[in-house]
Amino acid sequence: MAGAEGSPGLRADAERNRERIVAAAQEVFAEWGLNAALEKIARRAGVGIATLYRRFPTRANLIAASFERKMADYAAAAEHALDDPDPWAGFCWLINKFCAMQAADAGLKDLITMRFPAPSPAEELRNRALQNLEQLIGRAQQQGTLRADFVFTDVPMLLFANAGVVTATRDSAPDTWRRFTAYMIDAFRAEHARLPQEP
Amino acid sequence: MAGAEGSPGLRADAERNRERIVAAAQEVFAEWGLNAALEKIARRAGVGIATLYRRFPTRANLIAASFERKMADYAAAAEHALDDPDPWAGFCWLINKFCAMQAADAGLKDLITMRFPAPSPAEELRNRALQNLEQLIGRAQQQGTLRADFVFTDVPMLLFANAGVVTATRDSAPDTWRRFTAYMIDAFRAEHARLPQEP
DNA sequence: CACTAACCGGAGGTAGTCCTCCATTTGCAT
DNA sequence: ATGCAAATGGAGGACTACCTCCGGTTAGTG
Repeated sequence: MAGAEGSPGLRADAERNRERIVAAAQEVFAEWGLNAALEKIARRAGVGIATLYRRFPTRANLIAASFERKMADYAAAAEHALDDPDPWAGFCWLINKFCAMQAADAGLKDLITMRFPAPSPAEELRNRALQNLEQLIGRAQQQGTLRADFVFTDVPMLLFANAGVVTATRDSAPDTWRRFTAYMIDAFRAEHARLPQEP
Repeated sequence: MAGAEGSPGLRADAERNRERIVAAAQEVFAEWGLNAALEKIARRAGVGIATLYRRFPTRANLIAASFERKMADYAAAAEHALDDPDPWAGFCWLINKFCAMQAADAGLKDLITMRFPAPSPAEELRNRALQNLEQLIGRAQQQGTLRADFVFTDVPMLLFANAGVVTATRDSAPDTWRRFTAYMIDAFRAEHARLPQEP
């Protein structure tokens, strides 16, 4: 695994600064969300704002670079869940894991709604995670524990919803997301399927 | 019902402008959310920005004034739900109604997270709606249809979540909130209670 | 050591928003 | 009709954030 190697052919000082920017971005995005001021990131990294812009011309570039690690965590979680011999248990664990990660990182919470303009390693990792998730869903449905009318896009839906809970309760009751995901998992059980709920 | 009478002792032109500001605010807040630029509202109302500030010194004042109507709708919905002879049916209807209102108005969606600094008619209406909701919950639980571990604060939690869904899907799939609320109602049925879901 | 291409950082222009000051206009009571 | 308190609106100061230009600095090679 040729891990983090930044960009090639960068001068030593440039490469050093690049890393400091990414590290600062991880912290700032986690605390303030993806709309954080870029100047704040530059300041925390101890570089000028121009340096940041030179290395990452757009905000999306910087986001993609600084969430590579977290995306890898996503992918790893999906793989781990797939390894569970009980698909339903794996599914529940994964849902919880995803929501927990969102709750812990304001940037990740925003990230779910984002489209990457250019292909990036982060993008690729996300797709891998999603493929594994899709498999897991299929297995759990075949097992008969996950309701048959559950569809893949219910997962982003859940994450959107969880992001709303996390944002709104962060200050007053930061554990609310746990109760919320428990409800959702209850709703996803096969025996409860009654979805067509038109009033 | 002495309906909308604005403020007392306002000169005729002032009262007219006040109404135009509130009308403009309703439109702009619904479209842009509660963080909309106040200058945009003043412009749409055809008044100077100073006029807006004189009448509504704080953003919250303006918000309270312009959502009075919508709050009344909230309260009316809660009363209507309470009239249903079947508490569970009333509960489901109300949940759906609340979420639908959120989906239709970006301002209302933000409003749920807000605290009013000063007592206002909007505040009073909200409290009335909440009291009715509380009664409804009690009845549905007594009936045995709403799970016993449902608590009052699950309603704001649901609304936070729904707000997240609405925000994220507004452009791509604006009906997603329907599917989401249907799931939540499934989760709220008494026979599904399994909440303690710690991993 | 010296030279150059790469790199740096901050000053500063643009833009959006908030909020206030004040010279001018207008409703309305007399 | 007239006078004045009430009301008006826009100019402008204070922020904040975005992004670029450019004079000065530094890494690394010969």
